Amino acid sequence: MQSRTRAPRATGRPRSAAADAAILAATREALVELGWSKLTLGDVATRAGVAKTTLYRRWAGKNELVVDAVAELFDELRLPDRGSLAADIEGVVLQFAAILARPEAACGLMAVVAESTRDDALRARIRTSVVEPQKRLVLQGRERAQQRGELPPESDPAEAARTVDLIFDVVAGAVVHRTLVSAEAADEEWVRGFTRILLVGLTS
Amino acid sequence: MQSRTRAPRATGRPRSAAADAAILAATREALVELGWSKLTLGDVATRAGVAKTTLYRRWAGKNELVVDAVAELFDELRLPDRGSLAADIEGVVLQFAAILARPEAACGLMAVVAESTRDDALRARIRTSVVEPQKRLVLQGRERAQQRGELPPESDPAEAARTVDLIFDVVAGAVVHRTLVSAEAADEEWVRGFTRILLVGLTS
Amino acid sequence: MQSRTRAPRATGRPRSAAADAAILAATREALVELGWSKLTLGDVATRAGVAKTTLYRRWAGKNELVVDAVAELFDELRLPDRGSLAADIEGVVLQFAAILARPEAACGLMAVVAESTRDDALRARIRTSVVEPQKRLVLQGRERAQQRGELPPESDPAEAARTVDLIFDVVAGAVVHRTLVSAEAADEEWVRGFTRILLVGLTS
Amino acid sequence: MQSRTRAPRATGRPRSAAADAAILAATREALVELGWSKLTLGDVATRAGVAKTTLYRRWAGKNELVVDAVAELFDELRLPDRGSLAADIEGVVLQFAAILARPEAACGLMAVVAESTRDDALRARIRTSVVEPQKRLVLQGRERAQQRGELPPESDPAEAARTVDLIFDVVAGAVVHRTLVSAEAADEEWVRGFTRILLVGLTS
DNA sequence: ATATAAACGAGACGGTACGTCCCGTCTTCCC
DNA sequence: GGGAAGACGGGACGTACCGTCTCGTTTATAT
Repeated sequence: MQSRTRAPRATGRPRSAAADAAILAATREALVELGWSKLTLGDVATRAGVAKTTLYRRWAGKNELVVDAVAELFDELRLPDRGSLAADIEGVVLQFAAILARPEAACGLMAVVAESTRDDALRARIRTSVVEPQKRLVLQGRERAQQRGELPPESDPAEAARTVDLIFDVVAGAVVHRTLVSAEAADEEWVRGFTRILLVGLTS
Repeated sequence: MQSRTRAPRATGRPRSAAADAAILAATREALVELGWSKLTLGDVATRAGVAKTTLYRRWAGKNELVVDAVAELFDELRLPDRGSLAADIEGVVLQFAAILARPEAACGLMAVVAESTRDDALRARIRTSVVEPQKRLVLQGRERAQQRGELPPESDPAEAARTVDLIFDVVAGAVVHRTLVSAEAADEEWVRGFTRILLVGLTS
Repeated sequence: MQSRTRAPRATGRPRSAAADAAILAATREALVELGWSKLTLGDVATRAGVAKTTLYRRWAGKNELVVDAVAELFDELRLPDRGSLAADIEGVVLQFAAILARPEAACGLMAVVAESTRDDALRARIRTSVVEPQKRLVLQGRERAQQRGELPPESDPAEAARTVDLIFDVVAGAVVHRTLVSAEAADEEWVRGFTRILLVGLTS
Repeated sequence: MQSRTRAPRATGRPRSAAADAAILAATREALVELGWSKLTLGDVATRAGVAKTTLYRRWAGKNELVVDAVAELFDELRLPDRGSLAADIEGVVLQFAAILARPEAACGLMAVVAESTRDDALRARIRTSVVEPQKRLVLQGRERAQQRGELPPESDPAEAARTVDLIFDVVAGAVVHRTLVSAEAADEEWVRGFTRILLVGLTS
């Protein structure tokens, strides 16, 4: 999740592993209490029981830190096996909605996406750390549906990849918009309606 | 678009109408050049040739100012009459994508949405100023499709309203996600694929 | 004493005159309590009941601030009329020693002199604000002694100027060294001995 | 010069003697280039090719380090034998002025003196390491003048000691003030004038 | 020769102050 | 009374060093 790969240095005091975890946890805590714009790195450092310099030694700024803090939240997504493609989709969409209902996820994610409109490196980091890893869910779902015979095996791999991306944009986009812009809960009823449209569109 | 209602005062120098326009234009210009996080109200005031006090007299802060500045961008959306529901949808989605491709729209909109996750008044303002007015497009599209006989007249008004909201979330969400998160253009090909799924799902 | 001359601006809020005085007083207070090296501008600002920015708007840094704060201390030096040149000198030297015995004068003055060894602009500022104004004491003393007939009128003006500088260096240097390096009080006895040597050397 | 006394340990790696010299030399080099206030111990350690911990193991801080670094500079002072007391004094004063003209001596010495106004231990260290050892010059000079018959043998030892201190304060103070405050070279002409006054005062 | 123990380099650590930037408010003068 | 100008109190920024610490490594002596 954390893309900072550092060759383990041969010499000098090694970095505290505990500090990383404490900082990310403190970041999420601060996001909940203060939101993005009132979150300060000094405050995060204090909450984590860490010096500001330690924080800056590991993350370049607020954006990078929050990406990592938020990314961990989405790692808990799992594709449930509920017996049918529709039910599986509903299950994972509900999980996604549940995560987005958490304030640290919502405000952290939207803030870094907003920032990324002017920062290509940040956008790449978001995709690498947050978005791309979750496409596994779409792939798993399709595979399982194919095994069940609900979907035919794909014939054109390129077309299949495009479809994965399309589905992902539609699902993620719709849930985010419903939750954060329309400010209505993506509850079971809504998810059912949404899934029906999506699935009909895909299987016809 | 601007919710600041001020009773026309009987006495004293009236507020310059030109200043409002200059400030909003300067805000969009600054958004393009600097992005949300580096945009400062002092800079906007300078660009607009206006004192900082004048700006604060009219807007409560950065959020409100940017909402107003961005809202104007979406007012130019029009539902084209291209002969079929599918073509109409494609047309308006392409328009929407074109607006979102402008940096001031993308970064301004996402930033205020991000802020609104912690500020209900701001979210309400966004919905009132930016989102709700555009639902007219969905309504117009459905009406026109019904006149053409492409869609049946709705039987249940409540269900119909829910569908409008669902469509809006799916369309707006998918385009935003495609453009800003996946960072790929919502071009004609993509819009065609997206519209097909949406329409099949809706009409089946 | 304060060399910051600023053309009175036609527009905008004028600078607070009270702030200047409060800052200089706070600086002296902090010098007494903390000394030069532990004196921080943030702390001075707090003591003065002033924002750090206000302080930085008026002084470029710690050095300049302390020069101004210390300079005021030496303005209270007066040449007493005690009836003879020797007594006059003793009187003013004792006054000088008394000021140097104050910790804010000693540590502030020495610190800026130390800094000035690497900063010509600062040295010039010290001379203009602190040192040169006090040469008036030597001039007054000589004039008065000439009126009394204790000293002959000077024949060579250039030589006379050189002598003023020499006397100043000897007096100021000796008192400073006695007080701060040897760390012994420049008391009446010491001043008497010192004045005797100086005066014999000058009048012979 | 270095007051750090450490009991010779029976075992373990002994401290590098070369490191001490390298550190003091690096300190003087850094004083020349950066001056006191911008000199950092980390930088000195780097210049000396030594770890910061090694430096801290031997000196308590910047003050102590610079005292030792500067003290070495004044050890090279020698009382020349130029045939007369006046000439001897002129010679040694010129030497002293030459050392003070070196930036590392001037800025290092003044800085620690400034610090010592708030730190009695530091002042004691300065006197022990830098000042007192040089009083030998005054003693030697008097002794030699007495042998030449230029000065009478002292009658009152206490009075004689007081005179040594007075002379030392006057000489050191005047040269320092001339060089660092008045910022004029203590050249041969000035030294001649100064010595004349001093000597007349002393011998009359 | 080998174990012991201190010195060493490297660099991360908690911490403090820096000087800057911007905030949102205020005070002044001008129209 | 509106508006331009700009000073004000305040808060966070990201950086630079501080002096301490924790590593792994090196280097003398004591066994």
